[in-house]
Amino acid sequence: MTPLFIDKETRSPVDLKKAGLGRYARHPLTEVLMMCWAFGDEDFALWQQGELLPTRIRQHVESGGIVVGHHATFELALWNYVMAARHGWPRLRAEQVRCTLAACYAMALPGALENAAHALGLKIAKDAEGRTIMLRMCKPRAWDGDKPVYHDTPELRARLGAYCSVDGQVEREIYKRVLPLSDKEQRVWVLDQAINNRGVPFDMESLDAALVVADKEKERLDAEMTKVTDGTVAVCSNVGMLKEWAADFGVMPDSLAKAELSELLDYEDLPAPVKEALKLRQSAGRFTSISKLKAIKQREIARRVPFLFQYHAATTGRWAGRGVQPHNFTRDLPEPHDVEEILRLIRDGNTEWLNLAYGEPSILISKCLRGFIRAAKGNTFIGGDFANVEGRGLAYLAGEEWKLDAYRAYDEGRGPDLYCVAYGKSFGVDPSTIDKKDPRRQIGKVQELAFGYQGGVGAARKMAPRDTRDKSDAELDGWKTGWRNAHLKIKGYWYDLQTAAIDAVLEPGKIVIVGAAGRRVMFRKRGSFLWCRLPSGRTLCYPYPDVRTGDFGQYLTFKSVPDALVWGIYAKWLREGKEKGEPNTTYIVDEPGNTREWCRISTYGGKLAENITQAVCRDLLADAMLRVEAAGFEVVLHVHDEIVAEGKFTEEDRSRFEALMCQVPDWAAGFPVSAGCWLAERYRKE
DNA sequence: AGTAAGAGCGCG
DNA sequence: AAAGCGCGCTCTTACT
Repeated sequence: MTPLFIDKETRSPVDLKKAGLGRYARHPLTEVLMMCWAFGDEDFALWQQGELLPTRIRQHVESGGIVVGHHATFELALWNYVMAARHGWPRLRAEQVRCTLAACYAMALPGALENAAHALGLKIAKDAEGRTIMLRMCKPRAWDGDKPVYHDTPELRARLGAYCSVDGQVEREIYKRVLPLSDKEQRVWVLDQAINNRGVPFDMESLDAALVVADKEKERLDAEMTKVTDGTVAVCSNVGMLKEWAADFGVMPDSLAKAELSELLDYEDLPAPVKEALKLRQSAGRFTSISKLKAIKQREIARRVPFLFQYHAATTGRWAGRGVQPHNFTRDLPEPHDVEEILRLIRDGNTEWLNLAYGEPSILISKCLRGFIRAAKGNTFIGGDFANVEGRGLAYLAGEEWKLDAYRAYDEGRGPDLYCVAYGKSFGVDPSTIDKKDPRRQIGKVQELAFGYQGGVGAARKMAPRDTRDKSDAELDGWKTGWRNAHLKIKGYWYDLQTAAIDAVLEPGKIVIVGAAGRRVMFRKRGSFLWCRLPSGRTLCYPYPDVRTGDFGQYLTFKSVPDALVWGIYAKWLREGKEKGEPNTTYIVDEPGNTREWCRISTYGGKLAENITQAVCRDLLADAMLRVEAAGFEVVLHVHDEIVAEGKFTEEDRSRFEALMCQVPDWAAGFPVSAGCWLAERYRKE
């Protein structure tokens, strides 16, 4: 079937970035100025505002024809909320839409149209002028009463039309080059669209009241901070300045994050002003939580916030949170009963009593953040999360059978928890002699968290600064060695993956297999991409792979090795073992952090193991989402290993939900899945 | 006033 | 046999 390619240009007084796609698409003043369109390889035509929708397009859409867009979530929203709702266009269904952004993400390519095109090797002329004109035309330059006034002339529209059509052509070229989503992933994407359109429900009464309290508290705390620091630090959020100021008193903490801050405050001999300032900082809480309240408010429509999830934004396939970012709400929250009471006091504006009974209001707001997510009136939430799914996933993929048995034993109530098991196995101690309070269990926890993906002493310290502070490097290295000796299959898995990836890159087309049937992954280089096929059938992608030598873990530091030499270096490495300049697989990626530049990065066994484990666990979640949705549960929220659905539920539904979550897909037979499920009005931690 | 970059911080 | 990895947003500072 011939696909229809479309790209729209729109304008609105709504700030898309701040108010989000939901508010943008639903605002009565949002307009679609034009849409370029083309069937298959035909030339692009331009539909302009005010014209009738061409009959060919209408018939195509009504008969379920395929429509392609880059960031098709935007195209769908504008099509349905503006053109279908107000201008008589036929409804566009997500099932018939294909998103090239989703496909780019699934190949680990950048999302922005132009960057994706560049990464795919398309020679496109950058229309910088067109973009500038678009940006000028898309928001009001002034207001005439309640009417927005835009930069708008026939000449500007013509220029915008040219810009629009170029984007359409680029989108089509991208479509031709990317691997389409599999039928299964397309279904996941369609479900993602439904979830994004439903939105996350919020308790707006409590939220509005909390905003008032928060603003007042912020003012008070900033004023006190200014006083304590003699004007050096004007606001509690200025961590850099606070650190600088504290240094004059000889207090030089690495970080003022939540845990470190409270630890620092435990020291008795802190200079009085520093202690006071740090307490203020602590009381100021996490300011992002107050910003979050504002972000929610700006995006909210009828007590719900839509479009908070981006499909496959992580290279492993995970979703990423957008806008309000529901993926990083603090989990350090009070008991449900206390949350209820705290929110009631906030709604009553009774900050004095709140302060007396529970503590600093700003801290409480931050801690209760999850509680602001509340099912709509008459509804409840069913939530469930997979228990330690990545730990299980790694053991499953690597074939660490004793550990899988330990998980099964624990799930059936006939075995100790896995932190105790890890310590026991590492040091030859019977795990059943280690109870919850035993410090050895804490060591087991650090081991489990830090060493699974080839981490060492550095990882242990980074992961658990509190537990490792008074330990020597040698001791931590002992923890590592003990853990590795207890997990020979996992250790072997790292090296198998590393060798497999290098082999696959050096011999394009060759299929290199790691792992036994069932948990098998396959590497293969085709064209400019290294693919890794997962047990679910989904593939991970590493663009422009290469085998190079140099320092690992750093960006843009790799010495490029001419292709002809790569074989020689690799052969020598195999022959002589470890030496300076070992080869690693490298690939090109959006640099993490702020710049997001397209640059080369190295990988290694542990990292590949992590990528694959995370990806497999993501597939388990996606499958579970499809299952619960098919069973009639409406999913409204998900967080990597956790699903929340909204509706009218009974205890029976809860068991049904739990059973659905724990159902293991055929491709993961033998994976010991366990899930804890809850029923509540407000979002909480299991 | 607006943009870019880096630090900081939260989650799984 | 050596390296934790995967995200996004806010705030501040520096620069234009």
